[in-house]
Amino acid sequence: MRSARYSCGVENEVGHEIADALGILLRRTTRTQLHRQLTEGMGEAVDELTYPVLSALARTGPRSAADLAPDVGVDRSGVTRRASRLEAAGLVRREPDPADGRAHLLVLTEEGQRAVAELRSRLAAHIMSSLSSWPAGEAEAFARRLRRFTVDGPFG
Amino acid sequence: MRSARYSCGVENEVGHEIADALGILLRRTTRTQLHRQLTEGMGEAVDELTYPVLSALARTGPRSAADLAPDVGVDRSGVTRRASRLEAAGLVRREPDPADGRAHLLVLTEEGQRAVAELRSRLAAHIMSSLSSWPAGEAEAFARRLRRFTVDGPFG
DNA sequence: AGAAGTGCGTGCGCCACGCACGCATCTCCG
DNA sequence: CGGAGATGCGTGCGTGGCGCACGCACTTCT
Repeated sequence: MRSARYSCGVENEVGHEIADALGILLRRTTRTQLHRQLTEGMGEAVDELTYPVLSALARTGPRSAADLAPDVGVDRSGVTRRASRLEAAGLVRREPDPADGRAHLLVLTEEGQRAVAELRSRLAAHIMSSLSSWPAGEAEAFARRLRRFTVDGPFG
Repeated sequence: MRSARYSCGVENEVGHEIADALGILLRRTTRTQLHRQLTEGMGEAVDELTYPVLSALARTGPRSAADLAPDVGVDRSGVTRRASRLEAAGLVRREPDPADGRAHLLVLTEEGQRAVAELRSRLAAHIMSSLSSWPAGEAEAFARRLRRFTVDGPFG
């Protein structure tokens, strides 16, 4: 419309499209009240800040705070603080690392595992319900591509 | 066991996969230093906070701060402050709304348009280079699905 | 053993946020 | 036509999370 937005070849256009879509998704998901809606009745400790900690712990098993800091995307201190809130709520437990007396490992409690499983299910259901209009098999293909993108993509 | 619609089966697994992938992407993109790298030499005003304002303005044309606040994902005051930084840097200009004397419209300056175009190109190139190993046509298909997801998905 | 290195949690200053207020302007109705 | 309520904007204030850097505990190397 205004200028020739895609002045060069097709590859660049694809990149632009992906970049724009990611930008939109990031903005929509970061600050929306969807988090509040999905975490309804799961205790005050579970929110958009603490969930990445729970999720990473569930995915990779017990790890130290510093170890999963780059995964969560904040400083070690940030992980410590978030984990402290989760610990106070009984969702996470601190254990001394048997292999290294200095290290503390963060482990999900029984209740923490339940919480993250429940939240994942809610989110999955929410996503699938909004994709109900897609033809059969499209969602699977998209999921596969998306997961692949998290590995191959610019953020892997 | 819990609620209903996709209690088990393949659909739920797909939803989980999408949910996890989104979570990973969000975390990786929000706080990484990729932003710094991509905004190299574009002035201090362009960062991960102000870019959504620039991007939204480029997508939809001149709008008021309050109007694009939900799009950016923060309060009106937040948009005002971010826009002020961009205005001080000469990337955004405030114009009185001809239709409403109370309203001020945010418009991209010449330099602002250049900045957002440049940044989009850099990001697109970065994405495509990391996807160079994908078979031909896969990236296009993924881009189409992803864009569709921004509309149909749970955040549309 | 003593010294250096590593891992953790915490105090401090900073920055962005949301809320609420004040001012300017528009709109509606008497 | 004029005044009252509604609407839109920007800004001060309190809150909260963040990164940095420090101190302490423990390990490892010489």
